[in-house]
Amino acid sequence: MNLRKNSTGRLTLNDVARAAGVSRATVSLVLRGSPLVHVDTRARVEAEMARLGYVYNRAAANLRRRVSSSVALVVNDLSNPFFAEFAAGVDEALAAAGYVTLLGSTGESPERQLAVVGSLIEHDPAAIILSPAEGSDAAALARAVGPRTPVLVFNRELAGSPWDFLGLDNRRGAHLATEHLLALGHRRIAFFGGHADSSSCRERRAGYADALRNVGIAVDDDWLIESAPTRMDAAARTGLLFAREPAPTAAVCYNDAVALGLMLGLVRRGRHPGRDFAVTGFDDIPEAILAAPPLTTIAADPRARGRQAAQLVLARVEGTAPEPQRTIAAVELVVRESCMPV
Amino acid sequence: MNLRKNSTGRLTLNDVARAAGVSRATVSLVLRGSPLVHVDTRARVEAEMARLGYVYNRAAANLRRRVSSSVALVVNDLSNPFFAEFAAGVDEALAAAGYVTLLGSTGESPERQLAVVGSLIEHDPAAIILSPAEGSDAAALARAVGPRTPVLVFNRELAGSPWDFLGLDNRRGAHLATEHLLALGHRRIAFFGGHADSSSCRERRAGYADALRNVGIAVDDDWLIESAPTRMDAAARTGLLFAREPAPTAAVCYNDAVALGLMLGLVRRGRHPGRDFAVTGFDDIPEAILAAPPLTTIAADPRARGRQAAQLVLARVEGTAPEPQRTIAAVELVVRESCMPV
DNA sequence: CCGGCGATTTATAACGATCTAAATTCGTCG
DNA sequence: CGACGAATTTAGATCGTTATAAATCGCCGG
Repeated sequence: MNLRKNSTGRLTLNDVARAAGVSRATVSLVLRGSPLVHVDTRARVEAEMARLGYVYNRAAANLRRRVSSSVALVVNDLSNPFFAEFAAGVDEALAAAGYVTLLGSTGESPERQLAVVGSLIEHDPAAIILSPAEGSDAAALARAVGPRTPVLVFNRELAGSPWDFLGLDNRRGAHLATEHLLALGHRRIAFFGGHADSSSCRERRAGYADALRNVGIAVDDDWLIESAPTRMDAAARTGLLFAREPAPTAAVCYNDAVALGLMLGLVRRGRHPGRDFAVTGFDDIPEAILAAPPLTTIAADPRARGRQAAQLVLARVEGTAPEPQRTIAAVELVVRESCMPV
Repeated sequence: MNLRKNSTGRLTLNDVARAAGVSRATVSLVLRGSPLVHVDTRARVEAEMARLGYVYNRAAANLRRRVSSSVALVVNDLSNPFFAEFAAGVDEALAAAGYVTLLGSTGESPERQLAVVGSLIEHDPAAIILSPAEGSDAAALARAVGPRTPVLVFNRELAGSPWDFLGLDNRRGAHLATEHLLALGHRRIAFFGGHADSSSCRERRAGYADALRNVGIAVDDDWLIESAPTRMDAAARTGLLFAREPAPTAAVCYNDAVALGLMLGLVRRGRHPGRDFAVTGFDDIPEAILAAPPLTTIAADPRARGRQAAQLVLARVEGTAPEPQRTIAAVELVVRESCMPV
């Protein structure tokens, strides 16, 4: 047995073994609660660990056992409360399952995203939960990830990726919002915000169009207005809604950020959201309830989505489902005060 | 040389070495860009790596080199935008320095916090950035962390801990807010919200008291009102401000969440924040600008604080400053529309 | 043609854990 | 009292990488 004193101060199995007068192997068995070790030995070893303040080195153990106890979470923007909540949910569920979360944020930059994934993958996560940046290159990502690490894509479809997907029922959500406005008597309803080339925007627009078609209203292309999915840009583009007479009386917004921006833009133009123009959002971020007036929106419960993502990815890690899975989470309409009847 | 085929599919240095017809050691040198290897050899090895899709196993390397390339971030509540921004800043700076972020969230529970720290520490982070849960037990934490991992405590003082600290200038912030109200002519000013036993609340109250004392106003204990630092609880306690005549005309709030809750509570009582009652916040969360009216508050720039925390902790990891450092970040008043003159 | 000296390359022992197979120890029974 | 099977313990190889020290190569001068 090698008894060389560990040169740095780091305590290892060896140190505990020596202190307790047993072999490394025995200490290892104690650590993992094996029934093989004699109860007295166990007690002695455990006492020694406590006395010395030993801490387990999971990296070394994982290396030997060829397993991983971490999952990487790559998120585009933590300062968006929707994703912050999602991240909290992911971490909560991973921690409960004994995994640790490796965090990476990309700031919506596909290049940074590639770098982040490349760095995280070197830490050998059991899986990756990826909420892709806009304009991600699926092939480049697949190359960076390699074939051995399962990935769950969240929220934005990644065209042509071989991975599991968890998304919201965007189509149905927008459908619900549009129906709500129709039921209030609105007939001139715009779809406001988002980038038309993102999958979630396309799906939401489709739900909106469905609902209109169901009641025999044609979609007016002038009322399909794009914007960056941010408050600022949405506020700036408010004017586009009123470029032509007759203007719409309501807008289904791409998401809450856009809706709040639109409300700001309306106020600046002297209009009163919820009184002379109806607005709906999507996501139900915490600000939605605080807005003036409180925003009617589509709730997606991002924290629950986070837990769900963690569960899906762990199922994939442990079991071996053969096919990539698509999971679509239900959403619901929460009515507040931003839509008046017409 | 051991040529046993790797049983799992995982590619290792060995596989690359074999494919390129060189030794493991050479491949390792190539990986680290050593000038020792011949340029032709390097090219051949690199080609082989690309062809096979080799990915570096940093855990194994770290084990051998006895270094760590991760930093743990333990945060009480990611769904609080202040901490979400902070986390984003931490991750941004750590990533730039080549470290990966291990995330742990505690949901404000000291027990979960202990468990989370215990789990993270097993992954051998180079350091821990800890935003402690309320009611943390410093001694228990110190035991869980052990003596070898540097810790930076953020935001809440941890009594009797031997660790570095990064905090906001709470005292000065509250002082600024109070002075602002005084300058607007207010004389009956309350301090609203927060738990009096938290260090940040005590400091903010002290700044508030200083400012009042400076103009010869005594602090009225009836106007020191506690609440949980949440919107809900703040809204519920609004009535306490008006228990006695004459009531205050303004309140310095513990933080933005409390201020927003208070504004909600005021509206419910038929008052108009910013018109017949002045309110200030603390933190400048994104909602602050959206509130009705937009909230005058103290900006702490949490993302910059996150970057700063990362930098401090890395400095500690790399250099060896002997003394624990206390760093207090400046804050500034941002005036919006929630305070009318009296 | 040998010795020597850079320039390259490599064998081998670590890092801190686990696993396998083999070696001990122990109680009991013939 | 020695044998035998069960209960415990352990030596040694191994995970994928790095560090050290030694080996090899090519080329030059003598």
